[in-house]
Amino acid sequence: MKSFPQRQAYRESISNVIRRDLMSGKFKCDEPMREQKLAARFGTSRGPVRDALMQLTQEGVLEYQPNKGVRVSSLLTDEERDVVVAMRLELEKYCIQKFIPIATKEDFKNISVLLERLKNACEVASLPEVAESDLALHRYWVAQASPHLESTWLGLSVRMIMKYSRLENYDQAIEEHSRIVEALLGRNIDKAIYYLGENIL
Amino acid sequence: MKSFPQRQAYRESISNVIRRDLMSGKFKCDEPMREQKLAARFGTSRGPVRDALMQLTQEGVLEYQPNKGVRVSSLLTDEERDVVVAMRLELEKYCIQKFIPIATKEDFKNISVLLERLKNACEVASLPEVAESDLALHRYWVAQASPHLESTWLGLSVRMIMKYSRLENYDQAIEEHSRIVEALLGRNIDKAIYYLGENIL
DNA sequence: GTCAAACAAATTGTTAACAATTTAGATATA
DNA sequence: TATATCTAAATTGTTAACAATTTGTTTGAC
Repeated sequence: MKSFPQRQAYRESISNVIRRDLMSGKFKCDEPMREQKLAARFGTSRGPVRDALMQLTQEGVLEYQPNKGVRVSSLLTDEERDVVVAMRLELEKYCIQKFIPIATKEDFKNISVLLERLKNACEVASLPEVAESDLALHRYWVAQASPHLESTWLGLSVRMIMKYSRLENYDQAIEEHSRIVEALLGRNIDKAIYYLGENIL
Repeated sequence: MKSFPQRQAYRESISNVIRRDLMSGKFKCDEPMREQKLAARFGTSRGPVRDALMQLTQEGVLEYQPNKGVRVSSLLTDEERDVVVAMRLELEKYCIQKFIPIATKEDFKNISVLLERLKNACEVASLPEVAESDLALHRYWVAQASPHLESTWLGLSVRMIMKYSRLENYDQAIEEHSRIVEALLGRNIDKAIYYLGENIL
């Protein structure tokens, strides 16, 4: 939740917007991302756009070819997705277990807010919003527990969601996350990890 | 092992050099990376340098702060390293298992060459060379089995090596990798995975 | 009509200049 | 001396122009 100066550091906000578009399937697979058009869309020059595209390339959601630019990365195979899921789960379990003992009242408040945001998005049934608030919730404890591994986690999570989003079953999403957060607020590590395992697959 | 046009696409080669420097401990922890100096060193303008720095930031070996540039990322905690090791192992096991059935004679030849390179580096006892050829060897089967996950793998591996490099025991490194490659050439998946598990920790 | 070569347009790669921000140092004041 | 404020230097952020590459189209020979 960092805030940036108004007229600078576009790269973060640009990559966030593009990432959301990608997660909600706004771009077709293998579709080339043109720097000029994106620059016009975001009202900047090509520089910051290139930064954002490179960042997303490193996350794995875009593919780069020298002198040909970047295009939407082809989706993971089912097997690859399984591996990614396992890695993300490994990482996020560690974060949960690390986070619960050190979590403050403030943290619990923030998490409750994020859960509310997710619920609202589910009720409106807006896929981009659901995907984003889902990630934001998980991201919170990852960032708190291990800022070093936050970007690693993000890359895995986004690609996992892009493959096939289980997010379409909104009621289930609310259920699952409510259970996780409940266990979290009760500082019950085992329970939280258990429900996390049910949610991430 | 892609080759790039002579006067373009500096970003890859620059980030490769900086990554090697980082792995061999050439920069102190928290030391700021100045764009100007790097540009001078590589004989380019700041643009490609910024690209390389951002790429390494996304890999997790550098840390970025808006308007303050990037600095060498503080090392992982022991616990975090354990998680990274587990994730890398999960990923690389999958790649080995996927790679062995589809490997060609050509692949075997390339792997043998890479193993030789590693052996030579070990004999010369040059840490940067050892680290690089170690990574190059592993990277080969990762790239062949799952190019989609190559950059994910690279980020994990580099950070794992940076934390504390077991590479100082050169004889052991030769032993371990010889066993892995031997199992690989014999298309023995179980054996290869077993020795891999002994190597990656 | 088909294929190949030459040309033109679109796109990416790089650079240098400028703007904004941060950092360090000098100066003044209590 | 210690502290605060102002100034200058260093550094990062952004932009537009130019270079190099790729891509699409036209032209011409057969």
